[in-house]
Amino acid sequence: MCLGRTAILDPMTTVDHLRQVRLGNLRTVLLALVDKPGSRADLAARTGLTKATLSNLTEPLLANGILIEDAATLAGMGRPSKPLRFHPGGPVAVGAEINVSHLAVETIGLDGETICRRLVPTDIRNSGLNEVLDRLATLVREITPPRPVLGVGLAVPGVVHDGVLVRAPNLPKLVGEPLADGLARRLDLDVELDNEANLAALAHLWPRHLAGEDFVHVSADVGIGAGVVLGGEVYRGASGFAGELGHVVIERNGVRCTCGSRGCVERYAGLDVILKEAGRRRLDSLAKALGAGDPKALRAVQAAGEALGVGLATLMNLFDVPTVVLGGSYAVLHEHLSAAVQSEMDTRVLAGGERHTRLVASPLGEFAVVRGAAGLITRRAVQQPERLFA
Amino acid sequence: MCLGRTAILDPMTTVDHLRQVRLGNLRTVLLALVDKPGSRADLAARTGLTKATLSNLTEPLLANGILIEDAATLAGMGRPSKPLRFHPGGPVAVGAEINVSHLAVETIGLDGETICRRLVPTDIRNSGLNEVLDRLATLVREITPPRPVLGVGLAVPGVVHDGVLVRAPNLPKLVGEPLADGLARRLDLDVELDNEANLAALAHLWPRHLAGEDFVHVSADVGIGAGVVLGGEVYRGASGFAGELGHVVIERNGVRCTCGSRGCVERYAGLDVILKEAGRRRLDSLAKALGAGDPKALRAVQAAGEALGVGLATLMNLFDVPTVVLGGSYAVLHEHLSAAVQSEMDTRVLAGGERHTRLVASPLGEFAVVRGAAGLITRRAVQQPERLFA
DNA sequence: CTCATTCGTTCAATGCTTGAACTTAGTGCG
DNA sequence: CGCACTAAGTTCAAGCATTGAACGAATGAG
Repeated sequence: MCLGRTAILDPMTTVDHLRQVRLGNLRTVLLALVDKPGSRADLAARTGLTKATLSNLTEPLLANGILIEDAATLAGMGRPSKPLRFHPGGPVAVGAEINVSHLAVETIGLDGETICRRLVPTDIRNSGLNEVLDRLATLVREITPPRPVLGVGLAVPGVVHDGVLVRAPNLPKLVGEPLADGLARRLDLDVELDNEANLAALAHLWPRHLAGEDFVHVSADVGIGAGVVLGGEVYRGASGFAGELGHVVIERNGVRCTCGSRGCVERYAGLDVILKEAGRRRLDSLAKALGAGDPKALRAVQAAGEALGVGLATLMNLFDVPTVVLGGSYAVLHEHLSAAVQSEMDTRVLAGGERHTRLVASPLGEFAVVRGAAGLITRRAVQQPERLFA
Repeated sequence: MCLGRTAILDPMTTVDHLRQVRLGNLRTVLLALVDKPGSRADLAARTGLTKATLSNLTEPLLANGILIEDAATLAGMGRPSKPLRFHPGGPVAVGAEINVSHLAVETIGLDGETICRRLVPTDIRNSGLNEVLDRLATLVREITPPRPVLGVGLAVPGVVHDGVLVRAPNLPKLVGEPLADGLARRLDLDVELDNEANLAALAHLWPRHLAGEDFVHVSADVGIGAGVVLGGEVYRGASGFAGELGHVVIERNGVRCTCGSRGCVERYAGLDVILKEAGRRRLDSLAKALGAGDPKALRAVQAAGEALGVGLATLMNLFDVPTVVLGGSYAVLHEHLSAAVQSEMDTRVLAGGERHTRLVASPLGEFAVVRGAAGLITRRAVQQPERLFA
């Protein structure tokens, strides 16, 4: 048992600190602009900075083609204001996703608007590393506009730590492989690897915050993944294993799981389990059956909802976040799933004070993950504005 | 579903920021001093600040009686250094604990050294608010030395949110009562209320960090509480309900729990359950039986360890912290408990990369909670050094 | 044309750390 | 005893991003 020393914060010189002040204010201004465009005077009012500072801060952003000054707007009395917004020819970010059954890509601008997107259904389980990366690189090239590129966010269905895929039950071939480096070399761009559940959660947080505060985003493909957002940041844990809701135990002597444990939520509420119980092969077929009132399908979804609710209740009793967002396949099924989930949560989540737990469905659809992947890049650019001047 | 706006950071004036720089450096210096005493030159080397800044920063701390300059030490060549350390007559912090079966108090200095402590076994379940607070206030007065008092940390066995006890299954009479205010008025001191599990965890983090990084501290009395430490801070969640390990479900159709759920860890690994299964009434009797190899006691502890291990595995799969600290009664039992806990964790915690999970026993004993309560106050004083000049 | 109004720019003042130069207070050696 | 050497602690001008007030610019109302 090591008696470690209390961590000592790095001190900084005053000059460094003043630079940090500037970068922090730059971030504040960019955040305000992500929210919506505005003139210098408007931004000054919204950020609490002075007009003088705003002129000063926006000058290099305009000079470097990050922002653009619109024509003066004639609105009432006084000198007309010239709104600033992100330059339509300014930098973009790329999101890419490698998944079991598809590849997807999307480009977005700093304002978060989608520029171009593609989703290609493919079973890549038999493809090798190079084939996958080649195809993905081609897709990225196809959708990348002739504008500066800030970088690529790459989503994979598995646990990522220190830029390496360390666990991926459904894509075992890719574990430990140089995914980010491989794509980076092909595209000559910075590539950041992350888990798809984390990125789907991020998509609900940036550039617009869906929930307003902490939340968990839950989605299901073969496995179940939860992205936990705490204090405006995706919580990843010490080794990237945080939020593995799929392996929360709900019956300690229950069904064996591939992970070695028993009674994992995944074995009761995973998409494959739901489909099998419902006697369907694909999600859209299941959705149709549910719409038609098929009892077998309804029973399967209800059973999954109950199991998921138990797991989520446990998660809520540990993380105490106020909101759960159902995403991915769960969002598609939420109409027939929510009641069971909510019911289990209501009986099992500890209550007290004015605590409330909301359950909502994601509005983002199948592009949530790639949007989050691209958002990872634009978000970093805004949070570290020095990157914009590289 | 509200589409909230992205949070905008408060900007600050440069002057404000320069003040923050000073306070931040003051914090850095105080943290270094909590680690161990040292001369200005030594502190400069350890903090990375210059000797000039150190002279400047320590001057008011010396003038205000926070620090004291020892006699020069003659160590080798050059001008002898004069070590600085916390003034032995300087400010103190008080920790107090209201629990089902005892009241406890402790005073510590800014260096974290215990000045005085008391633990009084009492069943307070039948006592009213005023009686409890009166007795506690008397105890605090008895152990408070004639030195400036920074404040009081008050620990209670229940969920605390916004300074109010919002849930306490074992002390229902005190829920919603003005505990902090009541004690504050009696002592004419600031009182900060918090959950005992959080404070026990804090005691392992401050002033000396037991684990060196993120960890969970688990303890059991009637209920089971976990204090989760993330990034050097106790994680409390949106409503103070974070870390309710006792109500993690391990058998969804298991034993009914007082919380309304079924199969909560608490129903299998709570201290009351262990004692009952072992046929004992008190912890020390159980410990003795275990030492003597009593099979019934051993079985009871092993069963509890298995249940706890399942719950902890779930926690680890959600929080991904590298270390679990067994505290309170579990620390007493750990010799006979750890194997079962570790075994369940080994099979159920997702592994990958170089992930490691450590299970250690707390060395702090029965004063962990009050030490944490007092530490809450000294920690705040160090983190917000402006409080020291009030 | 003049006044009112709002937008955007210019500029001196502010305050904390730095690093170099300096003072202080010891040791070691002839 | 005195002089060189070493390290601790102190003094002081320089540096930088924001501020707020004053100023210039651009329009509508009368």
